[in-house]
Amino acid sequence: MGTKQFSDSLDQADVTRADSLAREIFSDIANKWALLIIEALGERTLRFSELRGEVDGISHKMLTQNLRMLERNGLIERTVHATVPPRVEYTLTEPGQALRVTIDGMCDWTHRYLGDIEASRHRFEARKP
Amino acid sequence: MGTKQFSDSLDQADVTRADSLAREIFSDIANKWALLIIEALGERTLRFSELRGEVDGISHKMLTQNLRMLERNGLIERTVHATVPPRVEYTLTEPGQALRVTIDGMCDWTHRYLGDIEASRHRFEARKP
DNA sequence: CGGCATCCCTAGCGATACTG
DNA sequence: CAGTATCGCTAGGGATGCCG
Repeated sequence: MGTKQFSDSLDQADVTRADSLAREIFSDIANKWALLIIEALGERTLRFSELRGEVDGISHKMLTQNLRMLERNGLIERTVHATVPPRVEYTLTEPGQALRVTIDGMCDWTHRYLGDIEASRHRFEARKP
Repeated sequence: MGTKQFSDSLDQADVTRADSLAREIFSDIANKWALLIIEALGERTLRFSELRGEVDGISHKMLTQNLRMLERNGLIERTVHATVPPRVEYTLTEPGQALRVTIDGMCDWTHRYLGDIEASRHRFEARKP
């Protein structure tokens, strides 16, 4: 990760530890499903089954797995209502919201450059058949 | 992808086609290696071997694979110097630069919330041993 | 309904080696 | 030096089934 904003007031060991932690977190978060889940949650509170409907293409397993990971990293909050049948709701925490904003940026980017990308792909295929 | 900014002046078929394309692009881009490569490139022009050094942990194969993908989508430009030994340079295009900005956002986010995340992880582990 | 565990299979990835 | 190809292995991820 390029940004070296730690060098002040931290000794070298802490710097490298922080950086490896940063890489680890980045690897956790920077995957398709995690980002789509965060984006799907947005400002809303959704239950497990609703999320499954929103994300589309995600399997039961991948959803739980990523939800656990996001919860562990404190990006989402998980509240269980002890009713029957059980009702589990997920919502973005403040850190989660903050990240969502940047993901929104990625989505906007995708739509903004959709045409250019499609064109580029055609040029690419046409170049070497 | 939540953003529905297409419904005007496009018929339904085009809308769904655009959306599936958007999802496809998103799935291409939203992976660890691609994002790290873009971030590593930044404003600079780097050659293959330099990139390998910058990204850290990436294998020869993954690097080429992702570079091809990014080139195909028009995020990077690849220029071959016909010297011996060959020299291949990669640089971000304008779309690539635009995406990089949002990725910078993700990196900043990671550093910004590093402490909170670490704390959250400890709480998480402590909760159910 | 939501979560965990199990089985199973594919594709992602690393390692190695060969060409221009 | 950069890229392609081949070979293995492991881990990702789907499907199913059983509990709270």
